[in-house]
Formats: sequence, structure tokens, C-alpha cells
Amino acid sequence: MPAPGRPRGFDRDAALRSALRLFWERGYEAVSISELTEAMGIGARSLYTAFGCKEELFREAVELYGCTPGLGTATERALETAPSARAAIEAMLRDNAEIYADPESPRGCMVVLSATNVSADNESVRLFLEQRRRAVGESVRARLAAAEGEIPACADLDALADYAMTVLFGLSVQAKDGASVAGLHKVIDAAMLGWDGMIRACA
Amino acid sequence: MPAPGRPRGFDRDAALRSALRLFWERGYEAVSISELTEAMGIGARSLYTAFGCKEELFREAVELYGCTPGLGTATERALETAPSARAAIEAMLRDNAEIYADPESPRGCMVVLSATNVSADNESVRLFLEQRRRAVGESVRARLAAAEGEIPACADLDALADYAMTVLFGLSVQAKDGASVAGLHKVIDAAMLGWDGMIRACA
DNA sequence: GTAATTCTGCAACGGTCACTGCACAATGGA
DNA sequence: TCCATTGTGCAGTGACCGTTGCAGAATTAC
Repeated sequence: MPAPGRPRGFDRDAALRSALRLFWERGYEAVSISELTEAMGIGARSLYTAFGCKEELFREAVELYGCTPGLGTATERALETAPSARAAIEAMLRDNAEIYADPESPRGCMVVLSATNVSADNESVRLFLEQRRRAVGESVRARLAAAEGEIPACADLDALADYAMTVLFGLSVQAKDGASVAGLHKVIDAAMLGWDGMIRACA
Repeated sequence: MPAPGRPRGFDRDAALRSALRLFWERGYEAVSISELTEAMGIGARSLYTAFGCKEELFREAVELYGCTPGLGTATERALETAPSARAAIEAMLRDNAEIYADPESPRGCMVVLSATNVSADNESVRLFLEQRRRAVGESVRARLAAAEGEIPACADLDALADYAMTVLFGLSVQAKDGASVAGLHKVIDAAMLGWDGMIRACA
């Protein structure tokens, strides 16, 4: 039983995916409504009817990014399935590196890069992504805290988590600048030696 | 003997510093000409007479950032004055961290953050900063290559340099998100253990 | 003084921005 | 068939974008 009224003439999910890709590639403010309507294959009026306004569309696109397998879910999945804290951090970095440098997709992480600088009017958008970055950091911290026995009691969990996030953020910039998947993995090799060093230095 | 014609009615250097601060804080596209003229205390016509156009003004601001002691010179200075490759990398990270989280200045690195996403028309601006980031990476690489004997011959200098740059980039994002100086230093503690691990793993 | 040169304030330029009012189209239910 | 509801195309809204033409102001050289 569809809702009453004229049915929507386009695939809302597909249109949202097109918007996601555009926002991911060039950022929130740098993408105009007319570019969006062209990429989504709809008129401006339909965009507003379906998604409300540009900011709401962006937020929905970020949500979709976050819950799409192979994109934003990589971090969560790595943290949940890896058998140890160390393996979780490494999997998080490596799986994301593959996504960041995938030639089929925009480069780097949408959450890190798509609203780093905005005009005063759109500060709320920047804060929205900042909060999502913070939430990822919290997840990492929680995963470390749950690693009973594996990490020496004297270790600074906050510093470990911040270190992992810093490397993750840096990988996005490197990928945007054209780094290869192999190059990113070499960086992660070094980063994991940093992890081991921190654990060893404390024990 | 000043040049003929009506003399400029404002301090060009001071105006450029105001523009630098604004671009640093919010990025190239997110800052409008009217915001610039207000901050610089001049009319739009004077801005164009003195600086050419918005993009040229931005490039000059980035140059100024790069050659101002306590800002963009920190990296170069650290690489030149530190007594060892390891000390050079550590000084580069720590000195920049102090700048990135300085409460008196915009947060993070202007070169990393002020043009990460731009509209299609201004891609040249993004590429300009990308090239500057690349140049810094080259400087780091060169410093490591010059560290005769200190680094084992089997070490991957490219990976070491890319690792240092990745951490440096990540620190900018962390600072923009509000990280404290102390927090950044803890991250660098970890990062330097990564450095030591890479050296040790190879030797 | 006059000419040449440069800078500045004013008032606009065409273009694009995000967004919307309105008439009409397309559906479901009575 | 007629109504209620919702989506869509068209044509615009006012605001702001980066930029500029022009007249006049301020200086040096003569």
C-alpha cells in the first residue's frame, strides 16, 4: 500500500548515492545544488521535496557513507571482529587505507575531508563531521579499554587511541594527495611499530 | 625616492597578515572578498589594486605563512638545525604541534587545511597547496638521505619520510578538532617510538 | 602651475548561490 | 467521478559572489 499522492519519479537511494559521491569528492560547500541535481538526475524542486535542504541532504549522505559496507563501516567492523586490540587497530588502518586510495572512489575519508573549512554560515556542518570523528575516536578508545590483559595497565589508553586516530587522519590527506595503496601500507607498517613501541616502553 | 603617483593609504604587510589569518582560519573559498576587505581595513578596489585577485592574495598569504618565523619556517628550521635525523623529525613534529594548537592562532596547518576541498573552478588553489605539502615531504626525505650512517642502509627512506608526513598531517586535523598541545605531544611520543621501531626492525 | 602616475570610493557588472510559489500531473480512496 | 495528497517543471526570489569602470584624490617630476 503505497502512500497517497503522486509517486516519486526517481530512485531516492540511487540519487542519494550520487550526492554522496559528489560531496565526498569535493566537499560540502564546493558542491552546488545545480551540480547535485545534474548528478542525481532530478530537478531542484524534487531534491528539496525529497531531502529538505542542502545540509540535510549532506547529513543523509554522511549517514549513508557511515553505514555502507566497504566505506564507513570498515572501522567499526575492524574494531569488532579483530581478535586483539593490536589487530583491531591494524585492521582499521589497513582496511581504511584500501578505501582511501581506491581508484574507483573519491580519495581519502569523507568524514575527514569533506567539511574541513566552511564559511561562517555552515559551521554547523563542520561541527557535525567533527563530532563523527570524535565518535570514531571514542570507539577506538572503548575497544582498547575492553582489551583485558593485552595492554599493560600502565599504558595510556587515550594516547594510544589518539595516536591511531592521528595516523588515520593523516592517511586521508596522503590519499587525497595521490598516495598509492602500497605507500599507505608502508606507512601503516611504521605506525604499528609505533604501537609495539608504546606497549613495550611501558611494560 | 618613492614611486610617483598617489601613495598607498594602508600598510600592505599588515593587510596581508590579516588576510593570512582569515584564510588560515576558514580556508580559501569560505572567505569572501567582503570579509577580507573588512578584516584588512581597506576597500575592495584597493585590495585588487594591491594584490591582483583573490587567488593571488591567497598565494601571497601562503608564502607569508611559509616564511614567517614561528609559522611555516618551523619545519625547515627543525630539519636544518637538529643534530640527527631522529632529532630533526621529532623537532619538526613537536615545534609544529605547538603552532597547531596555539590558542592565539587558527588551529592546524594552513597548508594542510585551507584548501582541502574546493569547487572545480579553484582546483588550481588546491593543487598549489598540494605541491607545497609535497615539497615539505621532499625536504624531509632529503634530510634523511643526508643522515650518513645514522640510518641503516636497509631502511626505506621513502617510507620513513611518508610516515613522518602522515603523522604531521594528522596532527593538523587533531588540532583543528580541539586537541591540546599536551595531547599532541603524547601522540608524538608514540610516533617517535614508531620511528625507533622502524630503525630497529631493519638493523 | 601642469602633466604623469598611482591609489581610492562609489556604484555597479553579470553570474551564481540556496531556495521557493505556483500551477499542474499523478496517484489512492470514497 | 471527485477529492485529498504528494511529486514535478517552470520561473523566479533576494542575496551574495568576485571583479571592474570611472571619476576624483594624492603624490612626483618638470
